[in-house]
Amino acid sequence: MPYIDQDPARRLLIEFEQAVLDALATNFGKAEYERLHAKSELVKNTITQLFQQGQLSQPTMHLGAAIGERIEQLKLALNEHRAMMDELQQSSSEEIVSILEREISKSKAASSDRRDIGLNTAQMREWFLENMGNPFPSRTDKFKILKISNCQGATKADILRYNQVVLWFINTRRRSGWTKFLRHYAKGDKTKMMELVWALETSVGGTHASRSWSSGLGAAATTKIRDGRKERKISRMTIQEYMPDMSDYELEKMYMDWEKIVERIRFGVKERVGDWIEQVISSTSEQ
DNA sequence: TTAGAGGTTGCTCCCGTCCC
DNA sequence: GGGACGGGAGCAACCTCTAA
Repeated sequence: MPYIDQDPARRLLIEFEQAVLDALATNFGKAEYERLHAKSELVKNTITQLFQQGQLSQPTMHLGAAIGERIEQLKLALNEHRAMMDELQQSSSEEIVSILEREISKSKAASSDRRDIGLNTAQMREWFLENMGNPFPSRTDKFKILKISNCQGATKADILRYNQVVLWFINTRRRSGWTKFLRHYAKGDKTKMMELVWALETSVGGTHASRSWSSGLGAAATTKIRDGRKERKISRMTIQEYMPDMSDYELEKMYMDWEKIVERIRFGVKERVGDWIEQVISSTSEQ
């Protein structure tokens, strides 16, 4: 069958695709939408008419199919994009609402107490005790702690924020005496500190459960740990090998200092005093 | 084009301090 | 006592410029 000149039909299809792309690249208002809709109707009618009359060549039909497919893909991508934008908008709205609620509740509070009395510290204490040799949680560790803490039946007031975890570890290392111990016994060297804590762990003996703390270095003869962004190799020695010149008295003092640190991390100083007062009260009431 | 030096950035930590 | 904040230090990654 002799076909009519295919150029006008092809030009119509290409112009239509170009019009769709132009509309997407500019501000797509109501007027543009109506113009595009009219053009789409015109293309549809013209192509259908030519097809019914058997006036469309194979290449023109293929071109039409290819353009149709490209527009369909564009539509899918746009829908996906729109869904993503909706999701983003939804989550940012929630975030803004939560920030505003926090600010409102802050300003409502008659006393501007900066402390969060109900701070959910159990997971942080546990992590610290399990990593006494190197209590510097990585970003991933901190997020794990956050996730566990905020999932374990914490009340709304106990929900931890990332920055609170960072601050808690900084304050606890300093206030528990861990930093002092590092400077005094390991001369400020964190690698030495890890080796020393491992030596303490093996000399004390027992299991993590009975000891209630661990160096966090595992059982292998040597190990590599991440210290900040560097990898360090830890060598294993007994406390006698590590501190050969230390007298029994000094050794005893070191063990006592260490025990105090562990207790402070486990309970906090406040709780320890509270426990002691309770013990005194209960022992006097028994008499 | 490449290597090295110097500056910038982002992250983490510590210290001093406030404040309930 | 302990959570929080501001300021500053240290470090690694990245960036920019310059000389060979």
